[in-house]
Amino acid sequence: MISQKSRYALRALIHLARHGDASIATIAEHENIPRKYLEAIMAELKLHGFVTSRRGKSGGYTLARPASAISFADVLRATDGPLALAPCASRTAYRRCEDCVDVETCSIRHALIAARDATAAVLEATFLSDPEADAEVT
Amino acid sequence: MISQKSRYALRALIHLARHGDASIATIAEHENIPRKYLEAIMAELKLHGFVTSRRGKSGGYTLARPASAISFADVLRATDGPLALAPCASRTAYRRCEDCVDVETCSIRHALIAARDATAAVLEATFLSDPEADAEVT
DNA sequence: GCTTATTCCTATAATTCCGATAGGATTTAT
DNA sequence: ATAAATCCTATCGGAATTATAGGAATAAGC
Repeated sequence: MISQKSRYALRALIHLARHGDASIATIAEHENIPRKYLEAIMAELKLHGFVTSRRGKSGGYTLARPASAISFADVLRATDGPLALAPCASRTAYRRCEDCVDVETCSIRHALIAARDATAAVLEATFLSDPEADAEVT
Repeated sequence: MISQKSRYALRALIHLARHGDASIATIAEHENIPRKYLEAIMAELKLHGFVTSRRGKSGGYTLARPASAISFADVLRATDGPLALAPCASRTAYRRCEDCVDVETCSIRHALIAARDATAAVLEATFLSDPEADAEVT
């Protein structure tokens, strides 16, 4: 499962993709996200370079890149960490599992890597611009 | 990410698949799993019908079904819940997301379902008997 | 300039989950 | 009897998750 935060983040970004610039208050209301929590999430998304902001009256948030250039995988990695089911199955952020005796002979890693590749193929091919499209998995 | 518990569970079950009956102490030692924690995990696996146990001296655990009939998906669902990335993307345990306005028009559900199907295809085709094999995804 | 609407910053809090440990009761083979 | 194992109940620290509170800083419009 991804976190509530990740679901909020995706929905907020898609809102921006569909409606253009918007304030936190607007997004929070339309997407049914707690306003104060959304503030924290948008700050994080800004740090990761997904959005830019303008302060003051009539300020708000804007996508920093075209919606067609931001994938679900990008967002989920930023908000929830690796897509993989175990640290040792991540290709973008490999880490040894704490208790692992020997990575090479680990009995479960192979399958977890296959699962991560399958998920990544879908999520890397799904973009904010058209999240309902069937991902073209190649 | 799956939980530590799930990784322990998979490794413990694969140990049984490979070496036949074994006690908690034996599995814990060979698989580098905390003994007391493994006790709790095996109890849970028994409740779910993956293993049977014998008490007393020379007791221990046995797979309740052939290793080739227990998939990674079976085990992970028992120890970690649905494979899906969101409650509303699960096919085996669908739940509405708490904050969801309308399931039908949810902007992220489509992709999450596609991701869940991709993962499930792999994990349902990977078995304790041969976890290193490439899953035959059909 | 004042007001208002906004982002930004820091701090805190409640709850839950995770990973584990402790101690002993019960069962069974030898 | 003894030893080796599962079973049972209880507890626990720490981390993560999901927020909320309160106000400072900024900018637009009148």
